[in-house]
Amino acid sequence: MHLTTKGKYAVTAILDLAFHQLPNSFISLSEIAVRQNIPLSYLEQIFRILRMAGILEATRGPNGGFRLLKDPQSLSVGQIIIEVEKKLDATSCKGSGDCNVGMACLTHGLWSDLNKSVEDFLFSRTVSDVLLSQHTKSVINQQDRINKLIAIG
Amino acid sequence: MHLTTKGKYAVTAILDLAFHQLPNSFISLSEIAVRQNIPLSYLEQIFRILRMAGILEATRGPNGGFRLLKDPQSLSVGQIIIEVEKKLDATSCKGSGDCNVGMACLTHGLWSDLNKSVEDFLFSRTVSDVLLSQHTKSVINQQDRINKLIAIG
DNA sequence: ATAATTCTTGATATATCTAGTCAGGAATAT
DNA sequence: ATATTCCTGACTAGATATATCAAGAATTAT
Repeated sequence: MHLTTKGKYAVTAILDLAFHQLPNSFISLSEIAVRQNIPLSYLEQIFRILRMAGILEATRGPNGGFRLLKDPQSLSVGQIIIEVEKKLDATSCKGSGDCNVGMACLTHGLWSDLNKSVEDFLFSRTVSDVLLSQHTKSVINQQDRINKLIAIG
Repeated sequence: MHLTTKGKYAVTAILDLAFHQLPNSFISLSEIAVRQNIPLSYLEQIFRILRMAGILEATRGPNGGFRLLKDPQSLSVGQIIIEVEKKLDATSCKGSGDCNVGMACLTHGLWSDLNKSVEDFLFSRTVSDVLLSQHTKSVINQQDRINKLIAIG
């Protein structure tokens, strides 16, 4: 199993994009990077991968940026993570089952089941699920309150 | 999330110990290391941790070795892994919840739920569960057949 | 046209961690 | 005594994560 900062950045940035994007508009990476406190250059690497995976599209120049190609209601967290993390597989034989004979790979079935459990989890949660979750709402509201206070001055 | 070779070695070695140990006997590390193809020195490090965690006890000298202190039916895979892997936690704030305000930690609830899901999985499976699983049985039988063939010559 | 903006690409750098090694010491049984 | 086995701490090579940097290409606003 492998779930690193890269995958978390990817999910966080996509959530940000889904939350802030308007129809026919693009959000610039620097905007997301500042808001989410993610290094810009690193985020460029990540979004490049997601663009090539067909999850995003981009346009260059002023008012350029990124836009989701997938519907937040059908895009799962798992789809995002699987693109940026090479291996989401806990088995040492990469799921092929050709482990050593003996007890060394008695655990194969165990890791295999664990993988399935994690994947079921991640693929069952869509971007809009996460955005609409109770915890998320409260954080957004909190942020909104802060923004309003700043706006009021 | 972090599940590495170290944790897999630990589980594999404990399974081996549980399978081979007899009442009032000790199994030497070198025996396990050879059987499971795990570097001996590395396994020493791992078993030291598990001994200090109260999962194992050891005696030195000839016929020395290790013995389980916990009942295989009550010792879960999760208990083993949590001892040898530092962090089994997918949240960046270590579960304390003091992440950045904003969407940066909107994913907190997500990783937190994922952790719970993985832990539920690992803590619900005991050493004897794994040993008695159908897949496990078939592998042991396969090994037994090979051993018999070798014995016959 | 020109300049500013934004993505694109490839190379490089740094820090951390994994996975393992090594050398020597301490306890125990024969 | 000697062989066996665990015990301990230090160390290391390689991989991986996490960026950073520099130069370029496309687009828009002026």
